[in-house]
Amino acid sequence: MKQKAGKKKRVTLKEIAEIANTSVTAVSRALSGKDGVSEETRQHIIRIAKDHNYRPNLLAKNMRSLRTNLIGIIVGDITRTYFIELLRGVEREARRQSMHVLVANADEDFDTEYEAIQTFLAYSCSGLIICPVSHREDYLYALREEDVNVVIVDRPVEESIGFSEVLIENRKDSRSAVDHLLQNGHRRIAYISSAALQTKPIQERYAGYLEALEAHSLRLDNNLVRHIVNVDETARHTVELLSLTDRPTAFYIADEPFAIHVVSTIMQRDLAIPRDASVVIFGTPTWAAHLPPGFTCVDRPIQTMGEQAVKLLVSQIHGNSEHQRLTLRSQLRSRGSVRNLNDEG
Amino acid sequence: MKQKAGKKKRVTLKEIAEIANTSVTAVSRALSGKDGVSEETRQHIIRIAKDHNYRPNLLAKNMRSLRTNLIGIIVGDITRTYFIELLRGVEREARRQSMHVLVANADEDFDTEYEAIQTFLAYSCSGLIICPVSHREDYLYALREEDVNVVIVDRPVEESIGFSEVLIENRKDSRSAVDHLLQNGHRRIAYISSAALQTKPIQERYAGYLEALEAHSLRLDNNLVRHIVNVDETARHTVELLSLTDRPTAFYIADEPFAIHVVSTIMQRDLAIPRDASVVIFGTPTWAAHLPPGFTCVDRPIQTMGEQAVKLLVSQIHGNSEHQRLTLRSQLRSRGSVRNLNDEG
DNA sequence: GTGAAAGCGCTAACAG
DNA sequence: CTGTTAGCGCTTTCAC
Repeated sequence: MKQKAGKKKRVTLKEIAEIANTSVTAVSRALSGKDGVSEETRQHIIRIAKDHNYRPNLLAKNMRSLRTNLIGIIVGDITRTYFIELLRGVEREARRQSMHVLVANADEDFDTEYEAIQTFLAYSCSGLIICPVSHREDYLYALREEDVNVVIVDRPVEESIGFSEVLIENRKDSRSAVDHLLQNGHRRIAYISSAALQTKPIQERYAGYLEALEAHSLRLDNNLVRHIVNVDETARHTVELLSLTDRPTAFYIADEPFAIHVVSTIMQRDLAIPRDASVVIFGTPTWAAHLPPGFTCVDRPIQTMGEQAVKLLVSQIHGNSEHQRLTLRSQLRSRGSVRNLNDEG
Repeated sequence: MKQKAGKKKRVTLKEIAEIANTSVTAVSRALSGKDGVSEETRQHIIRIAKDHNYRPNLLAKNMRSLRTNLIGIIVGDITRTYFIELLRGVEREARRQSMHVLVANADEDFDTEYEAIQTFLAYSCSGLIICPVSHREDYLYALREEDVNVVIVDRPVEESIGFSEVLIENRKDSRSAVDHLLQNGHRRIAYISSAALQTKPIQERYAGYLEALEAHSLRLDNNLVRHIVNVDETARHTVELLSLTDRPTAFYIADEPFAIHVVSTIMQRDLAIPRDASVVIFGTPTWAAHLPPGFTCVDRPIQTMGEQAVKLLVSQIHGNSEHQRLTLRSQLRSRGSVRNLNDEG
């Protein structure tokens, strides 16, 4: 069946040894840069290996040493730019550490995530980076039991599990965003986020919103709070908000995917940002910086998170057993989408 | 060093065999669903395996069979939504075929791509999906020599290499886009694309542009053609185009990443789309459908491409040696960004 | 500096 | 139906 013309076969250590008229051991040593071979022999072997286009069989190598240079990352939803950014950070740092990255997409589904973890472990990944899609923690305890190296990213888990984490201060960062609006004189601030995806970060952001209101002694108006089940309903909610007699002067979008829908709905109604409505987004859509008037965003250090996660993981793999909780701060990037209501009549 | 509490150890076939008081072979057979074991023994073994949370060592399994269920995909630039879409398609189909996906990002750099290929092969991937970043073909010939299963996606290569390909009709699809503008009465159509990334698809799209002009007996105005080296220069070019005495009535953006810059620049100058300038985009940015007035795009069947690529690859892995060139068509999705100049004075 | 031998976990070939 | 044996490609003793 297969094996068409099948010219060049993949060459093994053993074959090189035969050609070089030496032992497999010698070849192994020469190629892996260890000593136990004369410089002359080494050069000779390396020459031959190169000529024959030798490529080590990592499967065999790893099996032998029972350890790979593979790290697996399971992202919640690969279509989110957030996870892409994360992936970039992870990949970059992994390359620096000469690790390779296995990627799986959980599609925000627990079973898929679980399966991916099992597969990664079946391939003897030395470590896992996980952004848990659910609140379940039993399987994490199980991983802990098995002594798997894990770094949790983005969505904090029970401290007692004892995994290292790389997180963002969602509550504080969210609060800063709302504070910014309050400082600019806004009092009626619509809150828009996801109802379907009730992850910790999302909950924390809401907490930050409430906290900011409270700090300014403002009463929460539930009419202004929209936990949206399906992104497609965003336009409807936005229209409703805009139609309120006492309509909000600002929209705080706490989950990025909703942003384009809110913004476009506002624009469609021929309202201008920030004149008729101010906007702050948690997260940074690709268009945020470019689309007039430029959108004020909570910029998260996502790539850094990815890099840090890999660093923590590698240090664990190398035997460092203490777990750390790394918390990074986002930066409120002020662009043109917030109107200052203070200077005005 | 490592091995902290180290409670549950990963259990092997051998250990299960001992517990079940039988042979390794029996366990292997029972667990892999082959016959050669009594139903009773099988149940017994499965029970034990489950109890001990047995997880097969895929490294060992694959090494033995000299074949993995891994396929590797090397994308040109993971930040492009195009590749993310592709990845989704690939992943979905791979899961259906119970294959696993290794992802590498070439960052549009040949050496990185080459290295990734080598790594994938070192891990004995059964097949590779490649979106070549360069015009070099020597290394592809080498892969061919080695009888590696490869499917090329997006960027066609020399037919003689004999790899299967999944492509888009860039020239024709591009021509349709320009035709659409011409049919709407546009005669001065600015062409915006990348100078840095001179891949076949990009070249073909330009060819389609020229072809359309020619078919309408229009002379090419080089002032209207912008091969932009760095995305950051897009705004400048757009302003220049808008300042032309005989300024273009339409912008054809042949490479998606430039779109947001062109569009935002137009908007910043308080020009309205499509009133003052029409826009057609090759590719579909996330905001295209939502941002008023809705942007007319060449929608590519990217996910389908990914799926097809995996199908082709798997069929190759299963021994089908004939290569195919699959060419998919995009669809011009008309939204609100093209003004019809015909109906007017 | 060198090589032989053992074995990582698994499966396939063979014998009973 | 069952078990023994051998070996995938590599590294790591251990002996010389």
